[in-house]
Amino acid sequence: MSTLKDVARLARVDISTVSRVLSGDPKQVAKEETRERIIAAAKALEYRPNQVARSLRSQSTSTIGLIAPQLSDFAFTTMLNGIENAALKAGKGLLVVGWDFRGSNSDSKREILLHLLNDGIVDGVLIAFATIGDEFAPILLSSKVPIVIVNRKSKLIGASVTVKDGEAVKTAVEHLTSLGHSRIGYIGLKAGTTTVADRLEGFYSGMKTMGLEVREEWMASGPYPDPDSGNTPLASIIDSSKRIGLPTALIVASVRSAPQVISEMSERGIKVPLDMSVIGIGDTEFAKITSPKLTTVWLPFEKMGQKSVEMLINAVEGKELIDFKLPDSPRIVLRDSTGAPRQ
Amino acid sequence: MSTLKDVARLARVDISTVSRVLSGDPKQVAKEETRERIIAAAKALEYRPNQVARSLRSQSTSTIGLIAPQLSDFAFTTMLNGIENAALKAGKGLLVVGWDFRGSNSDSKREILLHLLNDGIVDGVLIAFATIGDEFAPILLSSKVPIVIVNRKSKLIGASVTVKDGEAVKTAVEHLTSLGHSRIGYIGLKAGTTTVADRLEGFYSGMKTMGLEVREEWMASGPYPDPDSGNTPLASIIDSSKRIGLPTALIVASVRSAPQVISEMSERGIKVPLDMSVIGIGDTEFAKITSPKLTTVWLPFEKMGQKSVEMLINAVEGKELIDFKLPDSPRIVLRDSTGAPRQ
DNA sequence: TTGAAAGCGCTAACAC
DNA sequence: GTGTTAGCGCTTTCAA
Repeated sequence: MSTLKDVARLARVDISTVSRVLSGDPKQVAKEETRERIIAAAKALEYRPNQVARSLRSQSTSTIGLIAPQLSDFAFTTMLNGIENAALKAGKGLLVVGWDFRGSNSDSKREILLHLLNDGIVDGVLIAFATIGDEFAPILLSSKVPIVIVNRKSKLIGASVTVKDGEAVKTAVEHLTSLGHSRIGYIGLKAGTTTVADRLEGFYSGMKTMGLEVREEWMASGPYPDPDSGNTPLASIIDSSKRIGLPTALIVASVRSAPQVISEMSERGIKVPLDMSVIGIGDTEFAKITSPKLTTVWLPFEKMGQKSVEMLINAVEGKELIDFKLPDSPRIVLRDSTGAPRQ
Repeated sequence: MSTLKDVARLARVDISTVSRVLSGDPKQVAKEETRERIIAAAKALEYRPNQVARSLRSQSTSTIGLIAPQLSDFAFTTMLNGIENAALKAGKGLLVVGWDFRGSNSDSKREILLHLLNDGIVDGVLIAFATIGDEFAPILLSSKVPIVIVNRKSKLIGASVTVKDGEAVKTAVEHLTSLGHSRIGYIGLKAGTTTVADRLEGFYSGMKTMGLEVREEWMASGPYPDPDSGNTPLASIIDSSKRIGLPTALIVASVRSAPQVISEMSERGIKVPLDMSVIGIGDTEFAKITSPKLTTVWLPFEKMGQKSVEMLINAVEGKELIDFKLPDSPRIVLRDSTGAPRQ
């Protein structure tokens, strides 16, 4: 590969002049003739600036880091789209780090985090969907680069992008109520994130608004580590509902669990939606491949991805960061897993 | 952040000594006392080597690039696991570039590819599952860094990792035959890759071995751009089979399409597997969330991902590259979408 | 308008 | 053993 030096030699100018012409230089400070000579030389030599040298000199990499659950976790694809698009549009590379790895331990995570945050390889870091334990708090706090958290708030990092999680669950309650349901259950998640809390809170508040009674027996928490492991949230609901009977509808707060809930129901001979309606919070591509197809509450996940990248880039450029909640209202995506309750 | 210089000052030695002690230096050429002073100083200053400076100096980034279809394509998650794991184990970062983007055009792809291959940001590039058109051939050929293609062979790049695609389809044919099927159809893909060709070839050869007749009417090609768009592969098979009747079993060569095929069948009132058995080539996580759950032919996708990373790293270190086919034999993962044909 | 020179932070050949 | 020095490829003052 040719370098600035080669171009300079061929164009018979100093490398600084080449640099000015080829990069910086918004004001085009260079004689037209020189410019042309330099550009011709660069073309002839197929010159391409070395990004690493540039990064070292300018102390910025034009790359952002993304910490995500195992990349292969197919539960958050929509948001990833938004991140990819926004990064591409901004001309930033994406250095992706899988988090909840099979076989990854606390020490290796520590090391990866320190490396990503402090060793100059990225200009900023996005933490998306991955749950990072308190043990890593000091590392996050002493980060050299700015951090934006996606899909939940954090007291540590005053920079986050979230969506109207609570309202989404309320919307689900309303939808089910309008179909005639009053016996509504809830499968949540165990993680201690604001998102999980907001959704649960939305459930209580939605039920209250609709004048419905919340029954502990109809509530359980995921995740579904293994649907074959026996003790699933659905199993626990069935178990504890023996006296009062089953709910006629279930809100599944984690979209990742919803297909598994449906699948487990079909194994148990529970017909969806005839015996029980199921609605997932958050819309994803794979809601279309379950059977019956999953009714969901859409949330602006793609926008959340985009916005998080934009915020991070702003932060890199020195702007103050804030917690931001996207104003987009949740809405029902009607498919086949919800219907009127059986008489 | 502190630099070598800071550490050197604090330890009252030259920066080169610090560098030797903290990095290089397998032989530990340093007085024990000096070592300790340096290490103490580094700890006190929380010194971390700047990766960018290191990269510039050593002309290697310890990062590999990954070109993949839209990251959010949930069809190749297993292999991604293998890639992530292997990269992590080797201490390499993963710079991920989404390829078949909504809204990405030929020019921007060109630019991204040139950047990734030539600007020193990665030591090598993995092209996984993404179909890269011939127009980009010159760019690939003039790459500064080595390239490994995953999941297909390419005349351009003499370095690939593939699996026993043909044999997988043969295995599927055998499985269906053993269940009593003789009317077997095939849904393939249109892409002109060796993988697509190998699978098709495996179908012909498997059918021949079993003494079964291949009927054109029972064959079609995906992909499923949109299951709602009307003209799906399944529709075309149903259409052209009017005279001779439908097959009793369908091999779906693209695992991405299989859930959609099943879903379309249920919409059309075709019961799986009673009316028609369905088997997918390649096993994935979401085979478990379709209903009925999808029977598949397992292929070593995770291993393919690992192997590709290992090969790439070898190439970076100067080893000669080859086309490599993983020796692992395909095997049936029995779930609920295949069964004996209706009498 | 252009060139000279310094330096981003690090490594490694060479000298002492 | 340890320091000196050069330089990876680039950008950006400062001088001319």
